[in-house]
Amino acid sequence: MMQLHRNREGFAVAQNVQEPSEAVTDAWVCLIQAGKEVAGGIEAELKASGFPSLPWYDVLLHLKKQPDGRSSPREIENAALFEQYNLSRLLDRMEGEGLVKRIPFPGDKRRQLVEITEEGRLLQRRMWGVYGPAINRHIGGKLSEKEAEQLAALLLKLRRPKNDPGC
Amino acid sequence: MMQLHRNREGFAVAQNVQEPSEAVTDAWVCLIQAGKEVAGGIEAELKASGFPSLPWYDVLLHLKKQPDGRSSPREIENAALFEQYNLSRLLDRMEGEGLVKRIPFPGDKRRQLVEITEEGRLLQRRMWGVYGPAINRHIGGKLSEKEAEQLAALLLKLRRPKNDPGC
DNA sequence: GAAAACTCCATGCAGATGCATTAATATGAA
DNA sequence: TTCATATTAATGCATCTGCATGGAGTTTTC
Repeated sequence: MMQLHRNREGFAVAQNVQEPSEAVTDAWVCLIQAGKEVAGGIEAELKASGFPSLPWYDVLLHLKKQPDGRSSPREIENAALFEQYNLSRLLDRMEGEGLVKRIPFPGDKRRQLVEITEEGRLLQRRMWGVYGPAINRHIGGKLSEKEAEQLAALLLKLRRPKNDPGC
Repeated sequence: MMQLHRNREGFAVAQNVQEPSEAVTDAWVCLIQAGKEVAGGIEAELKASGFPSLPWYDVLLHLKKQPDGRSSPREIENAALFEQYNLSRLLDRMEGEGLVKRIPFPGDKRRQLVEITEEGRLLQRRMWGVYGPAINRHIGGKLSEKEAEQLAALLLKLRRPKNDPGC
């Protein structure tokens, strides 16, 4: 899938090897920096309220959204973009805090299921009380509704194609 | 700067405490996930080519852009959004590789200047040979020029107000 | 049905990060 | 001047991450 563009001199150039335009570079720099600033701000608010960090929330939310409150580690990795070894240890810590429980996977002893506990559900709700308003302040406060939609749509185009579409 | 919105029932609600709209939540989730995916992809290409990670490049580029190839640590922190202790140790490593040199700050023995070496300039150029095309592939290949501009403009609105404007 | 190949999860180790604190210097107030 | 305060950078320690590997279990192949 090699896209051809015309450079200033009008030569067709394989985009794979071409340097990025200024607009593309700006988009890249802003993507990274806006991400750092917004995420940093939101994480700081969570921490200031005594809550754990965003990855913990991501796991809790993913599990809570399952009808039975259960999910395989692999699903969580895909949903929240974790590395396998990273999630394994995160689940150790969360299990240690009583927020999730690892249970055997029926019919395959390699696999497992992760189940959210009542305590986990409670923490997710309490965190949302800080997290939701923080998101709103850091994004909703700076973009109109229409702009937020545009932004989400543009960012979606950047994302790796996946089996399960939707952000 | 507390913006008032009307919720479904029509009550005015302080946005600071209100939950985010779906568009805002989508923008937030996509911001984080697109950032992870794109940055992950680009970092992977750098690593596969045997180059150090992005923070190293950020330091080198910032220094290279200075007329004298020098900058104070504080300026680098602000430009690349590093934590102080983090940059301190990054500079240790980069100095150990001969890419930068710490030199005394004239007139203030607490401060210092960081200077890029010839080796550092060379590495920056070599990295750009991989980095530039990678950016182009991961962003330019997925957005039109106009979309890239829009995206950069929207992301800029999310950024923390700074003395020095511009991305 | 045995062996090879693969999948899933855990872990040892090195490297990086976050947090709190320290050391050194500079500035400002009494 | 002198002492309290502030600024700059470094560091000890705990935590977290990345990478490579390992062990248990499953599927495929012949």
